[in-house]
Amino acid sequence: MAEIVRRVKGTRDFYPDQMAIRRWMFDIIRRVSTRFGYQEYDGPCLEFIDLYAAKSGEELVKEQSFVFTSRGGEDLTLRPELTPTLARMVAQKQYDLPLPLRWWSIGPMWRYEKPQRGRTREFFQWNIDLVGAGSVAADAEIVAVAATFLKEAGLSPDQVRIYVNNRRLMDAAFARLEISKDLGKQVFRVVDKLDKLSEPAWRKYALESGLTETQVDALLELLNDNDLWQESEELVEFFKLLAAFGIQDYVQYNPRVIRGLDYYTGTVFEAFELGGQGRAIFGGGRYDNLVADVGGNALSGVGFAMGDVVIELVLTDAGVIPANLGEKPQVLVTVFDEATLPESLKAAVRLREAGLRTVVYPEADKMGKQFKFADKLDIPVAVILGPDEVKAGQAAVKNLKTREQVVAARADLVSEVEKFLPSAL
RNA sequence: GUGCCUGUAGCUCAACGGCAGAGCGCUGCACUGUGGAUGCAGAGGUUGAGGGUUCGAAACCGUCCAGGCACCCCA
Repeated sequence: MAEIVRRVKGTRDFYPDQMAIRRWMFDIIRRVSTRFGYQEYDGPCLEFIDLYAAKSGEELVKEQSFVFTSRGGEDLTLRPELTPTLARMVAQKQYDLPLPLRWWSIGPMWRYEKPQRGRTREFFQWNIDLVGAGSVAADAEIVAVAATFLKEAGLSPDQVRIYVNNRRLMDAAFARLEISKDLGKQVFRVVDKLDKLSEPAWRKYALESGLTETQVDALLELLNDNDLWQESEELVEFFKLLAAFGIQDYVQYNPRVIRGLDYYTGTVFEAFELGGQGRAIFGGGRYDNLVADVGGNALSGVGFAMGDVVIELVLTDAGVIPANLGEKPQVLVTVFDEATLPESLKAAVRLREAGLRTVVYPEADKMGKQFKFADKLDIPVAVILGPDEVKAGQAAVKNLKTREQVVAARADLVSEVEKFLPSAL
């Protein structure tokens, strides 16, 4: 086996079992997105590096992107995120598109990181955005989409929670603590660290970041104030509207959620596992200058992105991924010998015309071997067409789970097979 | 990018510096019109790669590759 060329680091093979899980997750994403009236879009996987230079964090482009020079000498990158592509697509047709836009997408992204559990170099990301609507209702709708996804995937409010905060509220609160504007971004980082460090370590980090002792004390008090949202008209309105969507159990105010990215301007939110690893599942928020950054007019939007890797781990740990996913064959038509092969093929045609997923054993072989094959593929029903059945114009239908077997007239073949099929399939 | 841990059969793992093994899985037979059980037999390895130490290395040492964990950063 040593000579098999290995997989590229950080990429994944999707064998049928894994592919079935991916398909299942993507179907939920599609269902939820389209149910809220969002339309699917996509852009190229290859982009000029310049597209990201405008907006994405320095780190994302310089350290975490797959960059290369094309044969024509162009500096290209495999897209590390979709938002800049979205911004360009909107800017290009800004006056043709009926606002607000409700767009969603799922596709591969690449980041040159060190792979470990929950993090690969090639991953899929669900992006969903409401562009051109600046209202609190728009914020609530996007969060409702996110919560509906969690619900549809089978996760309960006991297992996951979407934490919401507001950048403007926090800016105002920081101003009251007389934290200078220059320190703004750094303070966001300090807040972000709170749950990741021990309190002494966090305090040390906060002081090193330029805060005074009294500011650190006040900040800590602020970040434990779960009623802070009541000072924000926007958040009060937000939670009022959210209740109308009927998913408010999934959503909670949390002053510690702030998001690392610079471009968020209002509502920010992030979903976490409550038990287990406490993993971050997705994050998003409102941005105001998205389209302007790539040369269009200012347009406000709200959206979020979710990677497929972590959510799959969360769903697996929660035990909510159904067994027997995937469209496995339902019927095996056995092949008795060369002479009866055409009859087996004809029977298969009838079964397929009835919409049944039908496999014909590829050659005449011992019945035992053919049943064994069906067993391994978890095919529930076998059809036998030996010389006796062919002569009588019949077919034997065997339930491989119960070993029950009936002889059916050829015209009744499909209905007899369907009787043995589990309704769930 | 940094630190730590781990790489042995398809899978999960054994083997004191001294003959590379087990379970599961796989193939065949018992079983020429009926499977999962059982029994018997068989195939399958350059011990991740290439060096070094040693009479002797899967084991010890350093290098590379790959995976895991923690940082970093984030999805």
